[in-house]
Amino acid sequence: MDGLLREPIKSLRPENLPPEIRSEIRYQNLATGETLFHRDDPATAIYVVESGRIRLDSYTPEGRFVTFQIARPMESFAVMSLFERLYEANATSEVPSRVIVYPKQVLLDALIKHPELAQELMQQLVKHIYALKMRLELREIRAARDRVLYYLKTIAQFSGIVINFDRPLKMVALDLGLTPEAFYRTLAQLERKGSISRSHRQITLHETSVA
Amino acid sequence: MDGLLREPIKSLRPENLPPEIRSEIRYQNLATGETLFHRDDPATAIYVVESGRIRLDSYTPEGRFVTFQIARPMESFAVMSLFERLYEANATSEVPSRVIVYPKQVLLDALIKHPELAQELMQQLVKHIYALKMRLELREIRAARDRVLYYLKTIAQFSGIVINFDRPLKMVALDLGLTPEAFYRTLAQLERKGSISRSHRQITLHETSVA
DNA sequence: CGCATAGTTGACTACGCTCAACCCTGGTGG
DNA sequence: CCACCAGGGTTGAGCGTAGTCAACTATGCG
Repeated sequence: MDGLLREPIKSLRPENLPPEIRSEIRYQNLATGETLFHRDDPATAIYVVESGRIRLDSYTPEGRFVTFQIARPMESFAVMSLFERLYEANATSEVPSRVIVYPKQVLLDALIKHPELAQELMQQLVKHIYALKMRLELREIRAARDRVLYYLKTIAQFSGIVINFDRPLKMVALDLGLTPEAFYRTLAQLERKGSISRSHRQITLHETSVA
Repeated sequence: MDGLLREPIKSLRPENLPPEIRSEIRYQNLATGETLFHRDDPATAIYVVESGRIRLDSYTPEGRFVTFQIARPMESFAVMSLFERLYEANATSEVPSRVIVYPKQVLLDALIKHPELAQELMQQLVKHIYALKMRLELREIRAARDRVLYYLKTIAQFSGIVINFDRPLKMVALDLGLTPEAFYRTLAQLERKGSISRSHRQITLHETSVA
C-alpha cells in the first residue's frame, strides 16, 4: 500500500551490480493496465521499478480485491518469489511503466558470492514486513473516522501535512478496508469537523488533528 | 497468528551452527505471562523458541490488541530486529517457555561468512510475509461466517479437519478481527447449520464445507 | 464528442459491537 | 475440603455504523 513502504533499493541498481549479474538482467515496458504476471504463475524473476507504478494485488475467495503493495521507482517487488515456486499476487502496471527483471537463478547464485547483496535483500523483506504489520494494525481500528485519520497521519510523516494522492481515492479506500462510499463520507465528515481540508486528490491535515 | 506460519528453522539450530556462533548464543527461560521484550525496546537479538509458546503482539493507538505471530518450538521470531533499531512488537510467553537468544551483531557477522545462513533467514522472512498476507486477505472477508470458515479451512490444510486450539478461543477471535462474542455466535451458528461440530476447543470441519 | 470511470450524496439495511447477565472450570488459599 | 475468585465461554437485547443499492455529476481519455 501507499506511503507505508519507502525503501529505495540501492544494491540492485544495475550500476552497482557485479558485471556477471549485470549482464543477465533484462528490461520490460508495460502499458497502463498491462499485467506482468499473475498469481500462481511460476516465479521466474524478481523486479525493481525503473519508472511508473506497479500494483501487487490479489482476490479473496469471495472475489474481494486486496492490494499488497504499490511499487514505485527504485522499489523492488516479488522478492518473495526467490524462495517460492509461484507468484503470490498479480502484478499490474497502473501507468506506463518500465521494470528491471532479475532472473531468479542468477540472483540466487549471486547471493552466495555477494553477501552484502543478501543483506540488502533482507532489509527489503524486513521493510515489507513492516509495511504489512502497519496495515494489519490499521485494520484493527474499527471506526472509519479513526482509521482514516490514522492512515493520513502515518502518510504525513513521510510527505508532510499536505498529501497528494496520485491514484484514485477509490483505490485508497479499498486499501483502507472501506468501501469508496464510506471513505468519501468519512473525508467529507472530517472536512466538516475541520480536521482536514481537501480539493480533488489533495488532502491537508490540520494541526489540531496531527497530535 | 496460528496455523498460517509453519516453517521450522534448521540452520539456526545450535548443533548446525559454526562453532564461533554457537559459543555466543544464550538461553532464557520464561514463566507464563512473562515478557521477553517490549515494543520500542532496543533490538539486541533474534530468537528461536526451544519450548513453549511466544506471542508477538502490539496495541493500536486506540488500545486495541493485535497479535502478529505465535511462535512455537523451532520457529524464529524478531528476525526483523536484525535490521531495525527497535523491536516492533511485545514478546510475551503464553506458557512456560525456553528460547534461544542470538545476539544481533554475532548473526550479522555470521551472515557475511555463511551465505547459506543468510538464505535460510531470508526464507524465514518470506514465510513471515506470506503469513501476514494471508491475514490481510482474511480480513478482507467481511462476513463473520465466511471469515471464520475460511480461517478454519486454511488451518485444516495443515492439521486435517479436526482442529485443536491450544489457547483460548477468545484469543483466536481477536486474531480473526472479531469480538469473542461474535466469534462464539458464529461458531454456534456454523454448528447449527452442520458445517462444523465442536466440543471445548476442538472443532471438526464437515465435508460439505471443506470444498 | 462520447463513453468509462471516478467522485458524491441519499436512504435503507444488516451485521457485528457493546453492555449485561450468567454458567462453568481450574486454581489458590484458608 | 470447601470457598472463593478470575478468566473463559455463552447467550440475549439493542444500537450504531459501515455496507449496499441507487441516482446523479464531474472528469479525463480516446
